[in-house]
Amino acid sequence: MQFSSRLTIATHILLCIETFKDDYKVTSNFLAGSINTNPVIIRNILGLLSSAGIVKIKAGIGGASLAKSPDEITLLDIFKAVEKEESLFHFHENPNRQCPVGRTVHSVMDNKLDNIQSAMENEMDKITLNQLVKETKEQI
Amino acid sequence: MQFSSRLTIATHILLCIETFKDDYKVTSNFLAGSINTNPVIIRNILGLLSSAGIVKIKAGIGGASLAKSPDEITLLDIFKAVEKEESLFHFHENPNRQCPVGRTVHSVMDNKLDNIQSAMENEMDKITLNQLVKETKEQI
DNA sequence: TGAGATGTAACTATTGACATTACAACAGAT
DNA sequence: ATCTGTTGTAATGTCAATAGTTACATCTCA
Repeated sequence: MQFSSRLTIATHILLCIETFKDDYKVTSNFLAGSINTNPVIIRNILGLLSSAGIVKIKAGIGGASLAKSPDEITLLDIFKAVEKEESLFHFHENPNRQCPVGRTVHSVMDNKLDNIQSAMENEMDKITLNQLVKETKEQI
Repeated sequence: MQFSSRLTIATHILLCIETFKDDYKVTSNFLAGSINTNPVIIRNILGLLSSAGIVKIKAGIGGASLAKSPDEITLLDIFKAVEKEESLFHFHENPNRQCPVGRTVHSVMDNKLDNIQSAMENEMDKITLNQLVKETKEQI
């Protein structure tokens, strides 16, 4: 199992928006060229980022821009915008309640699984778009 | 995106093995009854756990037992046994190297993604089968 | 040798990811 | 007012993974 590439594509999109905002109109076609995929894929992900209040999109004229300051956007924000599953883990549906283990396995495991997911999300929350933009500019 | 239910099924299997080792022969049919799925699913997951050196399976006569002490088995061990993807994140394959962002996005993001995965794995590594067995016995 | 178990192959159904084509709706320029 | 470029979205196709099921060869012990 792997996460979809939506997280890395969305981050790539936001890096492009910040990097090229003064020089180009950042359209889905422009982004598709940098990411090397289909413009419809970009438009769908841009739509998710827009619903999450991360970007603004100009209908008709075209072009995307950030809806917040890049130091207010974390990888966790982006992740939640593009991955809609609330829980990282898929518990098998119907353990047998006649069995002592089947009856208790959920209550024994659930808080552990929550902690694991929280550890991942806390780490994502530490990383801001601002950092990523800064490192990108240093490398260019 | 969610992980498959193999992690929770595998953990359920190990809890059953430890809980019932003195009273029952723990076969794939027995386990399938507690987990409420098909015995072949169980046999496949038991095979993964066996390859990882976590359980021993008696061919012919039947029945599974732990290959290590339950305090030497962590959720991370179980996770790695049943989820074979090395990387949690799927990076979009071919960013455009003509574009400054496309050229740098990998080197900017890769270590962050590694840290996130490590945070998740470290949390998994804290949880031993022993703990889970203990809590299960308390709840029964 | 028979009974019960495991290991696997084969097949199906369902779902999600990703890609692509097509087109209606929109905004600004001429 | 029309044209151009863009967004939003529906429809379709391909591919891979998950989960379930049947079937059967193989193994071990009684």
